Amino acid sequence: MTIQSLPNSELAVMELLWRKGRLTARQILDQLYPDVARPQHGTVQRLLQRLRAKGFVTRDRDVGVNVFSPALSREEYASGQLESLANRLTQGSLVPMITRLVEDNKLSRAEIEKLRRILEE
Amino acid sequence: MTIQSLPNSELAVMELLWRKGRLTARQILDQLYPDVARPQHGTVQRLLQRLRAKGFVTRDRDVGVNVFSPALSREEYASGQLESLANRLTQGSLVPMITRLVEDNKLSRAEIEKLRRILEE
DNA sequence: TGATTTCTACGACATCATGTCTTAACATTA
DNA sequence: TAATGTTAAGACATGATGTCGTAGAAATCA
Repeated sequence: MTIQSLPNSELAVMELLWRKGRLTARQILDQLYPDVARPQHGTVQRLLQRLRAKGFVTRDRDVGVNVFSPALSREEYASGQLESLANRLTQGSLVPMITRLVEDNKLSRAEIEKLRRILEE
Repeated sequence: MTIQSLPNSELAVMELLWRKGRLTARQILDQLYPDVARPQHGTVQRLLQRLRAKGFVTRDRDVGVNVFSPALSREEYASGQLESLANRLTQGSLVPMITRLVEDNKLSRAEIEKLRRILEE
């Protein structure tokens, strides 16, 4: 059961929720379409509904208004995507991808340092 | 200019090309749909055409028959995907994703060893 | 060389995902 | 209760995906 990949519009909502933690549909609407003439509630509701159906978002009826929260963290999502990438392309291993990035100098010295420290344990 | 993401059917063709190096449309057809009653040349041709349009595949008219080769390696594609993942989700850094994988024990001891060696340089 | 098979290119189309809008039923507030 | 805000769900345009079918060119063979 791999974590499924989200389309851009839904990811944009998750992005907000990850940043703020808990938001109402209205708050999401305001941040997502700040300068749209006639903002469409429907769109945001739909996105939230789809995210809820996919299990990425939970809601509480705190004050009567729904408050939405992410059901998984950015790191969970991101690492899940990385896993699925590795499974699809390199037999589950990160080695070929990271090797390549290092060879191509795509990783900064600082980044390499941090990674090394993580792998020390 | 990030490397774009391929749909499954096209990735299946790349998979074959990565494994074998150079193949004719017929060879791809045979491997991709070995047990289909009426094999559809058209489908494979279409996939190859789309892959060529996207710059993932080149061809030579060696013997008169087209021979197709991957225009980038599996590692190039995979690491490109990893980069774009990091850019979309974690500000271009691998640290959050890898940290998470380590914390969740998703990486084997051997895998960690190899990664560490890569990062030594 | 004419017939037959294979290859190539591309049009067509069904299906599904995505992104958005609309409307209608509810709830809340003034 | 009128007015406003919220929720849910239907609808649909657009584009991506996966597959067929066909027509012409090229190669093979009889």
